[in-house]
Amino acid sequence: MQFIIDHIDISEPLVVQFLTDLQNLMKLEHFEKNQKIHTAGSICDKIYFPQNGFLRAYYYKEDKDITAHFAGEGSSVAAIDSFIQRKKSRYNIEALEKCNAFTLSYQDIQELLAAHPVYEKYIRLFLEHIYIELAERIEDLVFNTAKERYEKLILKQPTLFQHVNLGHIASYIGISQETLSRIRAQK
Amino acid sequence: MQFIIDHIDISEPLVVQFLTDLQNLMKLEHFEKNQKIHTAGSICDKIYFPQNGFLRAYYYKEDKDITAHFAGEGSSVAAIDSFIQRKKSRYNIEALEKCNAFTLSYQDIQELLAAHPVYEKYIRLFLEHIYIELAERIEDLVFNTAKERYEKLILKQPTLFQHVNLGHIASYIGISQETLSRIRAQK
DNA sequence: GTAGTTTTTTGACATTTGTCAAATAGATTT
DNA sequence: AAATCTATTTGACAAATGTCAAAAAACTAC
Repeated sequence: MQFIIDHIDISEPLVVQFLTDLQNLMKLEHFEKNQKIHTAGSICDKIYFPQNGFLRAYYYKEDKDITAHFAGEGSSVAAIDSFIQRKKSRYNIEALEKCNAFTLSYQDIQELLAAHPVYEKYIRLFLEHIYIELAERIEDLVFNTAKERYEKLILKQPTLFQHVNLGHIASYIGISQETLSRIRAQK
Repeated sequence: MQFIIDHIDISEPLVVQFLTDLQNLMKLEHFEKNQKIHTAGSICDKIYFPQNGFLRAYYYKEDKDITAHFAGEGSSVAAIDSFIQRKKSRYNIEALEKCNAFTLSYQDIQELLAAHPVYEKYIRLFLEHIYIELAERIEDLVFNTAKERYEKLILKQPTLFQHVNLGHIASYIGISQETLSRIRAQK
């Protein structure tokens, strides 16, 4: 839950209550390496918070597997557009390795918010947080060359490289695996 | 306010009240063509909702002017990361033509939320809405070729092309003006 | 430890896009 | 209408990236 706490003033007593309530709604699930957690075409009903290991959201573009998002400890993943809009998802989610993740269901969040509307604020703050992450991602894609994107990713998520194939990283930063390989060779 | 209403169930009486309160906080401002509305380096204190005409958010990358976002009627613009995080903005905002826009200040929104925490939900819904727009933008950038991005933009915002220079559109879809010109010539 | 599988790298070449400079077209001002 | 300014297009070439095929390296399972 670190990522939520990070952006909220935990001196508010209400926050403590909110976090406790959230914890109680979370279930710990176990996933095997390469296990599919969510499949494109269905509605995404859960957010996943990895406790260890990495999860990956991806989709297919003309048979090519493109990574949209990685989530390790302290981060989260869901087919968020599907989760929010309750419509079919284009994303798949899979475990990149044997791991555990806390899950939080759409239903449970809605009921919690309905029961405690004062918690809306924390969901808003969470959304603000992930919105800004996305905005940074766009800047990165528009602004930077492939090489710069690669170097920024190393700085920002160094642990990623011990867990994730280079092919997935390449598609995440929007280039082919071969190009990534050549960028790496340059150093 | 169309964009807010679109995504909220207006049968809730509370929503009507919320919208009324928002309206009352909004101020109508007038801008001249090419007028700078917000300057990089300062904190963005307002969201702008054009009534007519187009506004543009942009930044500089190595002296090149890059458009991050267009806003016409029914849409909105702000240096949203700055607005949310209260830190200096890298974005500039300008009017692309003589126009009027409603503005909503950070201060006023905060006070409204503090006075009526039940409204948090609507801000959350608004954030969900703009989050999804951003996610679509990323997919577009990663997924599609320059030509496809151009064609999608025509479909999605046809009016844009009557108001905006091709140079701005080119930087928005992440290509040079010359490349855009060649794409257009192909048809 | 060997065989088999997957991942990563490399080579050769094609394609896309960018850059710079100049030409053209379109607007605006006088 | 001419002069001026701005926006757009075009040409020539350079740079970046993609594609396909094959080799090399790393990892797995027996």
